[in-house]
Amino acid sequence: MQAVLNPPQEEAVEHIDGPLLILAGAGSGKTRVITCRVARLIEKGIPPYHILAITFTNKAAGEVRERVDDLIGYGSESVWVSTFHSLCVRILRQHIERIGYGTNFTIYDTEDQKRMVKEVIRFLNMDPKLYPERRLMAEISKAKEQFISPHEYDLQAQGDYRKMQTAKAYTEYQRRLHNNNALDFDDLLYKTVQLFQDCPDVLEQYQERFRYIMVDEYQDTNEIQFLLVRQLARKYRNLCVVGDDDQSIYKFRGANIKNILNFEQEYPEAKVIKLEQNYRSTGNILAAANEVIRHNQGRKEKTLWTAQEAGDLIQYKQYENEYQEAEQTAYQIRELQIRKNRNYRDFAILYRTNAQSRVLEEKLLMNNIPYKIYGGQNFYARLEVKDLLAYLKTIANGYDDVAVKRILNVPKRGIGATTTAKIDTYAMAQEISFLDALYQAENVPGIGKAAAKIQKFTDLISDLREILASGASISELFDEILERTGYKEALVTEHTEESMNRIENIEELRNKIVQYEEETEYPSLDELLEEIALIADIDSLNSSDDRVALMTIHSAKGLEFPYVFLCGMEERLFPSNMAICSEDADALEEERRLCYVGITRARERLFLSSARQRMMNGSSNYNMISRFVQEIPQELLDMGGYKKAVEREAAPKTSSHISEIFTAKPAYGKAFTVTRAERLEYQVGDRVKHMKFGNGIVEDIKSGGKDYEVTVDFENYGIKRMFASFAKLKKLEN
DNA sequence: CACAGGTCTCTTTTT
DNA sequence: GAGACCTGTG
Repeated sequence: MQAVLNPPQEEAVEHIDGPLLILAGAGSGKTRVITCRVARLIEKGIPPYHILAITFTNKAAGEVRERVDDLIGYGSESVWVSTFHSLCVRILRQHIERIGYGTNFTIYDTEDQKRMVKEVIRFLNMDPKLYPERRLMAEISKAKEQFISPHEYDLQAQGDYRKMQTAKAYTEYQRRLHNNNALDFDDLLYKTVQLFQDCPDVLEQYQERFRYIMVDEYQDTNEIQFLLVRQLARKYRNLCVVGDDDQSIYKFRGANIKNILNFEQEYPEAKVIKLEQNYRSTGNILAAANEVIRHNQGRKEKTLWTAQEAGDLIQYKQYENEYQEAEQTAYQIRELQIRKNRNYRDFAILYRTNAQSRVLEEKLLMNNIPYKIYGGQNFYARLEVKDLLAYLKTIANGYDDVAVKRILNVPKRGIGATTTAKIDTYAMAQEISFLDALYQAENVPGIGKAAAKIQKFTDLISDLREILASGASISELFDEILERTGYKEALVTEHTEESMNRIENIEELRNKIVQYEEETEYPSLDELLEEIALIADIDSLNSSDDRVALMTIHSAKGLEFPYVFLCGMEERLFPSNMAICSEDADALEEERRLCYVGITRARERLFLSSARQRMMNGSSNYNMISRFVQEIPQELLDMGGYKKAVEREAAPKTSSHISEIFTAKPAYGKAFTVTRAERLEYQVGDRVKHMKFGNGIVEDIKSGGKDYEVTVDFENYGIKRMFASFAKLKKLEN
């Protein structure tokens, strides 16, 4: 990390009034400039209260927050640092009544959204073959991103039958959200912009409050975010945006690269500053990144440079298949970790698609390398977690039909689809919520014996609400839910590997609730649910945890690691087949930008690899080496790879199980949560079971720092040393 | 009503 | 390879 600001950084920090565009290349000290600028503003006498910094992820917000606090100390807490989404939630909780919602609205995630869209399709008798929910969801989302209301959408759709149908679905979907007092992710932005448009007095209040606004990752803002920022900055025009057009990788999500490219048109008086000195990567890594991105048209001309030395060459290897790629990646990490005495957290394995993580995970697991997979299935999206959250949501907001329907028959209460449909019809006719209809079940025609079962459910909800109202904490309420529904007990009885995993997740959820209660002065169920709704997996990336990080390149944006492995450098995978086939030339350029982002995550060493043969969607593919590899000049690459890899494979002792590795069946597709073993359930001499290596006898247990190192003699694999927290050995009763 | 087993489709990235 | 959907059986 640099000691003093360089001249352009200094210039950016010094700029106080009026619009400012900072074009910050990868690793050019962007966060530093943002935080120093906040400090400078305050030094110049601007009250912290008037400063707003917007980021994309909670993680980035947390980082900025932390550094601002360090830099400023007293008063820093009134600087508002937040993501777009949480900023909007805070505003809406205050004022959403002005546009006809209740302030205790719930937030729907993608899955809730999907359930709702599905219902809409059925309700409107649309053909799900012609209108798959995925497409409808994408259409609706796209409309909202562009601030197009259902009505407007309908007007634009005239003459196009397809679009007219979509308009109907959009209208009905939005009507239902409103009835449920729920907002989806897109609504958070949409409704805020709408609020500001409809209520100029509210807007003015925030314009006065946020006189100095900064937006990070501006290249990834979409239309509605652009509109929101424009509204807020319109009065004082003290808007500072930071971004890098070369790192724009969210076009598929509506990001409009023009927001940054046309900033000077929107704000003609804007000052533009380029940060081109990279403080992160070695010369060779940076040279490779520059060469790759140079192949793109239509970018703002700039070239990153570094004062660092060239460093090692970039390694490129082609492997026979993805299993070998994964195995060798794991092997190299282990070697580097030992020989260079590095921590596991210094390594990241990045890939284009989440599907690639499974094989990598399997090989890391077999080599006893601790890892964590970020992204993919979010913790809060797991079935059991969502079920329990649905109970909490039902208790918090009885209008949330999606939550109520989710849990009505979970665990099984013998209430099936037929009964649900009858209740639904009744609710619709009476214009009441689904939960209220359940409370009136005896009035529902043809309900028969189901009425008694339903009453048991409504009694349960009433009881739980009572418990909360009488002053129980959220964690106490949570325990009551587990107890009274028998949810946990059912899993305990099931006693399969899967059910045990679910129990662990439930316990983790409980921990998060307790943690929330401990660190919040006035905990409330509404607030807890809101925080959870806005959490992304990547936010939990925690550098004190010594593990290799696995994630998509998208998730890695904004992060850096000493050692980076970019796997799957193959045509049709990266760049993706879709991008290659696309009519739109920019699709390929976006892939290239993504590659640029991937390369520039590396500080010291970069490893590229591809597989000759790879299973994709169930069938075998032979893909060519990615064009992005070819775009890196040969002199930057160390291609000696493949042969050496094979030689090394044979040499070390750890290779005893390599032949087994190639024939191993893929691991069951789920993320592993690794918890530190407090005390072990086994001791020396016990028979234990390992997920992969099967049965064995514990030879030795050593307490190494915060973990135990266990030596086990396996019946089929011989002696292995592993960390207890990771190996998850199960004691066997003989 | 619950569940098991079959067939079908569609494949990217996620705040 | 996974998820959605359908169908038949208990």
